[in-house]
Amino acid sequence: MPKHSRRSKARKSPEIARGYHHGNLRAALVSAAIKIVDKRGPDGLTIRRVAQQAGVSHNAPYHHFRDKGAILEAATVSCITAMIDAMRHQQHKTRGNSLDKLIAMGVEFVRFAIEHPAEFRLMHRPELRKSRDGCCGGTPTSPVEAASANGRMLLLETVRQGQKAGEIRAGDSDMLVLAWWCLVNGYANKVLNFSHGRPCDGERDPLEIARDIVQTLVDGIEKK
Amino acid sequence: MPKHSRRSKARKSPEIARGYHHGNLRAALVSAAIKIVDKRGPDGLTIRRVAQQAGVSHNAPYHHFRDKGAILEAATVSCITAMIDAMRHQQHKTRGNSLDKLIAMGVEFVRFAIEHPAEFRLMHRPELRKSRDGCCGGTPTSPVEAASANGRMLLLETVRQGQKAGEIRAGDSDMLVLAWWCLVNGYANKVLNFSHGRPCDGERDPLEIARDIVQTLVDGIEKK
DNA sequence: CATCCTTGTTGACACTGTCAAGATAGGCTA
DNA sequence: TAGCCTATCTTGACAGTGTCAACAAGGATG
Repeated sequence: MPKHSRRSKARKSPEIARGYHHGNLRAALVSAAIKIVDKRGPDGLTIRRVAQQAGVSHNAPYHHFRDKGAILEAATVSCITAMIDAMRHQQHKTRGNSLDKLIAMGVEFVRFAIEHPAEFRLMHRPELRKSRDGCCGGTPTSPVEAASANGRMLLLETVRQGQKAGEIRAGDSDMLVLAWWCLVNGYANKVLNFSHGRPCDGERDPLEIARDIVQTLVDGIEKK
Repeated sequence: MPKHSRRSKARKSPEIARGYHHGNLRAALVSAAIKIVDKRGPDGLTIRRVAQQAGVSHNAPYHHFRDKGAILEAATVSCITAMIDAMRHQQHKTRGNSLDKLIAMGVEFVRFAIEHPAEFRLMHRPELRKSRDGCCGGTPTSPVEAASANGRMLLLETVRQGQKAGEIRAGDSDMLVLAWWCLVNGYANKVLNFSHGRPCDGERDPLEIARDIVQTLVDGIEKK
């Protein structure tokens, strides 16, 4: 019995749409995974649910991903990339000097975390970064680290432009990027994990607080 | 058949050692949980393993904890308390002004995270903070939040002392504590999750980097 | 003593990740 | 065209999981 008479969309279209039975399952699985993570949290994601959401049997994913971790990894890379794109957009959009850009990017970081909490938490699953060798400085080996490195580059570029323009104090730009990242990421974590979405400070807008916090750092790195 | 002829240690000793069959299982389960988390990570913790490690049947824990999350919660509270104690010790030990104390406490925070990575990660499981109402400012409702609040108080106290002594710029002390926490916690996360225990910056000691990063913040809050 | 309630046990259930083996179908050589 | 190959997907099975229900043990209390 031909149980799976999948909709025959774009069967022989000249478009990329290759793939055998499904169209391309791999992408469908990744987006299903993100959808599930958004709705039920990272722990609510099961291979079987992903498969069901994509309309395939519970074992189909194993032909595209080594194991559950590999699905999570692919979903994470997708989320990180989306976040970096959003920050890059802010970087371009913001008028003003490099310090203004750093603040805007920090706010965007926090906004993304608040709007996509489950996806943001996905980025912090340490089990996704198992690659044996290679550190931040070296060549990243896991896809997740590779994606993260893009974000770091974006920031580094901004800081160095600021240093060249005399807006940011000279010195170790890596350190400044690290401090920015720690602060912003730390705040996003705080908002998400410790306050049920509300900031510590009563009724103030978390994004406003994020701006103030980054400003505090900027006060420390600004060239006087 | 009396299968469980537990060692009869302190059966009728006048010490606290109350409890019915086991001695006191609750504490044994918590410490077993921490041991397992340390060895196999948070995801390696299963109720059945905890029970086995404590030498009881797979369902015994349910008489002390509502569900798996409750065990994790208790273990987390224990870890948070230990970390705060370590920071408090640094606060007292450090000679120098409040800025020095803040730096020392930040380094201690990172040291704890590096030395107890699994326990540290435990503190960031959002599913442990389910309490319905109550924010940082209000009365914390979950045990984990209550424990965290102690750490916040410790920092707040340090910052306010510094402000009173004219070492730290006046203003919103809550905000400064928040910035400190975000930065330090963000860095600890970075070291643990993104670099396999090694800092971004080549071969430098993570604790040294932690010191520099907090110093960057301190530069921003110091009263000039 | 008998009784109760806390603590612990065994047994069962649905659900999980993953392995193994079979089915399907497009692309290949002949 | 026929027939095989291989990637893809399915069904079936297994051990391990969290949790519920029912039962047993044994201090506490009368």
